[in-house]
Amino acid sequence: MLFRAEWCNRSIKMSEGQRAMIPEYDYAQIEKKWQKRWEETALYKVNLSDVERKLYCLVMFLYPSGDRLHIGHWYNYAPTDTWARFKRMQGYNVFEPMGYDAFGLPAENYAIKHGVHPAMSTNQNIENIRQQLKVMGAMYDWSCEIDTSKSEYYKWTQWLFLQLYKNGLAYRKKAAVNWCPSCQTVLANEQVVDGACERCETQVIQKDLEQWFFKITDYAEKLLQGHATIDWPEKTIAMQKNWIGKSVGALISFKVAESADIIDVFTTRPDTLFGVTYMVLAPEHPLVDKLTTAENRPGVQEYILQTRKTKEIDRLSTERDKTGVFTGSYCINPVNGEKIPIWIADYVLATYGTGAVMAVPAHDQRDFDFSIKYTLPIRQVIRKNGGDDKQTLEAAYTDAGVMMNSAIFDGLNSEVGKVRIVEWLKERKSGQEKINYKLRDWLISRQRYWGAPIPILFCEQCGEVAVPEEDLPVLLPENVDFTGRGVSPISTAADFVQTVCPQCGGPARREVDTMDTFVCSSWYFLRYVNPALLDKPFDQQRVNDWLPVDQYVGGAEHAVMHLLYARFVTKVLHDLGHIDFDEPFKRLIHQGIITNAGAKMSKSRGNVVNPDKFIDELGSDTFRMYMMFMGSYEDGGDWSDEGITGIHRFLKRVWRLVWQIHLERPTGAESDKFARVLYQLHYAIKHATESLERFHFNTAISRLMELVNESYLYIQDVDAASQNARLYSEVMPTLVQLLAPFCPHMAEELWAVLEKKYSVIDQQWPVHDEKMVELNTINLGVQVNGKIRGQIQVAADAADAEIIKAALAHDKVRLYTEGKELVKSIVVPKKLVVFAVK
RNA sequence: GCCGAGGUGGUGAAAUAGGUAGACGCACUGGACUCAAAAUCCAGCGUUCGCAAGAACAUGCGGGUUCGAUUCCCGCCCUCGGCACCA
Repeated sequence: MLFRAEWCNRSIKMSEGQRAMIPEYDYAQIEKKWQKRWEETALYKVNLSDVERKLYCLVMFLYPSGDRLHIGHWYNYAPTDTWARFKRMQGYNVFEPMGYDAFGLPAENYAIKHGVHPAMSTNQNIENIRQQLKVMGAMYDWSCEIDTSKSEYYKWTQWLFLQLYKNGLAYRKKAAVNWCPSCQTVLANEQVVDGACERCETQVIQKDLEQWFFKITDYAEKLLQGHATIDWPEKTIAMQKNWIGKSVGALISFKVAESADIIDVFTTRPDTLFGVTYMVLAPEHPLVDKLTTAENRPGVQEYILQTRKTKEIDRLSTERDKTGVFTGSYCINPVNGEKIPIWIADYVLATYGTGAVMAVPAHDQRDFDFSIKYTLPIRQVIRKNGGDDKQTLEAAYTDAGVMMNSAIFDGLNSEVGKVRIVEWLKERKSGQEKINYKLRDWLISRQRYWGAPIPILFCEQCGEVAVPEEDLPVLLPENVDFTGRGVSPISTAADFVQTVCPQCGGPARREVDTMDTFVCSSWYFLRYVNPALLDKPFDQQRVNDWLPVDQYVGGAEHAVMHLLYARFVTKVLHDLGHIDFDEPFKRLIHQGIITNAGAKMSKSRGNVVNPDKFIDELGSDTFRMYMMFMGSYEDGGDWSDEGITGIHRFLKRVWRLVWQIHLERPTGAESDKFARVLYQLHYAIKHATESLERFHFNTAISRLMELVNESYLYIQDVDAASQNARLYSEVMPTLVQLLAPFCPHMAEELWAVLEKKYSVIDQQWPVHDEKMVELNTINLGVQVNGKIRGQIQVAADAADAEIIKAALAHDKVRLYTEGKELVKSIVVPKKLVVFAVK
């Protein structure tokens, strides 16, 4: 403590002349200079044929809806680039590409409004964005850039469509689909959020349309199983699981009374079959019309009309009262021959299971509510283990238990009963096991212009015909009318629509819808490793060498869209023999969201933080580093104008430190105080490395700050003549290397200041010496009955008995232990000594 | 309602996950340098009581396990994401 007080009176020991020689930290000039040099020397060009120690680090590519990078882009890209740089310094051949998901609505809407062709505005945006990305200083290999709106790319998106089509995984059907009245197009289920369009928040309506689907449901099970093989955030996997919505149960057939018709129902509770007291069909169920008796017809028709209306207005509210109406018909419970009424109700979904449900009011809350409302019978068939069977139910009992009122199955555990009843039904051909999924097929048609045309045509003779692969790409016509009126704009390009059938040579017309842009992004990671390939979408060998992606980083909002689609497409290509792997992204991390004043940034709120301003005023090194320092990467955080000055200050502090030591080079051999610097150096290497590995950038930076702080104390405490020479030869170069992933421009400059060979990124990442982070003497806290009462200093290798003895000798500890019975004494290695007394 | 994540100083946040809570920043306070300011360097800084030594209280709230809990268990309260009548 004494010598600290001395320091207060000392400023940095330098002559005025030397001080004047430390140049200003001119970030603008430095950043520009090194960006130019990196480009000239092709420093970030990756040799893709070298696959030994390959590492594919990928960020979700860019959607160029505007011409500037926003803070979310920076937060995704800059820290990931830091991680990639770190890995490169660790000796990996890191491939870090960037590209553009360039098709999509904003460009088209812009065209409708301003009359600028989407290709023009998109190219312009990409042009600007590319410059900005270069300012960020990321080590993208620009020779591998891709643009999904270029025919060289979408030719292969169309190829992908054809592979799915040929294998029965792409099909067309008429269905009630989600329609966004504002975007004037259909949407996939995944793109509907709370009943509204994911993009523009307009309420989505249902429309019956003939549309293209990808059969993702065929892959439901594989998509679930693959989760076990990937290192992804738990919550993302949970979201996908939930979205796929697997449930195991049975399909049970009920004969319609006095008819040959059969109603199949899906249930997860075959054990409650004896408790069925009525049957419910969705209003859209195909048998509804047939089952409705003459006297019930007016009521049923009225009900169907009404549900259609409510569904569009208010289908969101789950707390809505359940409604329904009796059809007049009955069906027979296969297990006991009981005749039960058939109702229709809109709490039954037409699109899930069979669109019909066996109602067990005693053991399903929805059926319970419904039966109370319409005074339908409630029959308990499961009771709680050890429970009394004469209770009246006040709510449905939905747990497992013991079967009752179930004839020969009485007394069975309901879990066993599930299996037995299905066996019983199977023998009589009225039921079987069944697994259902909530997942629906992926609707990929879009009635918009700016997308990849679907490579299908309709021939008067042959019907639906796939465009032969050798005729790809089906080029997007350039001259179209952007009506924005719900018809596919390319239908206005007559010479596009009218074509010739490749099979019979007769007249045919082309499909005028384009593909969902999520199709473009479902395979782009395969294209990056061979972006210029002309005759194939990808080179099989190259792709198998480089994929799966080792580290993928992007927003959590894509959990059930892009991330599910990409997995699906990968699995399909795997099954078709195009690739060896069946998961695209081995390890995934989601960056958090940067808010401003506690709210999500948005133009409408007017709280958008503009990165450009900070890059002008403080430099991109400061900006990117602050993004990493502000909080934990996966949590994101709230923007602060004040916080960023702390990082800028730190960078200037590093700048002056390195320069000063460079100018007044230590040549001495002082070792006592230098030991602390060395300790801090190795401590920083160790912990920064561990933190970086896990994307914990904030704590990694903290360790570097500690090292800088310790170095400052040293050069002030020890006069220049005796300062240890290793400060210059070892500590400063290592510090610069540790900084290189975070602030690549400044590190490159300081590396040059230290007269080291270009480039710092090609240096081996420092490795700590474990001996250096072990202290000879350590401080232990001494706890008596859970409270810290003192500190002792002991040799690091002291025996427990010795430590306890020293601890008991401590004045304060004696105060609390003397005269009392010592019940327990524990030594927690390198941490503390614990006493329990009575 | 269900599934996830979280609640820590004035403030952004740490804590290798049972072991000395608050590392590292920001803000603030004091000192050095300066004619002065800025910049820079050094130091202090959870709350309450105390001149101090120290003591008590502190990780959303209430219980529990333990010598010891931000960390584990039980019950609540908030905040943020996701799902939403899925039989």
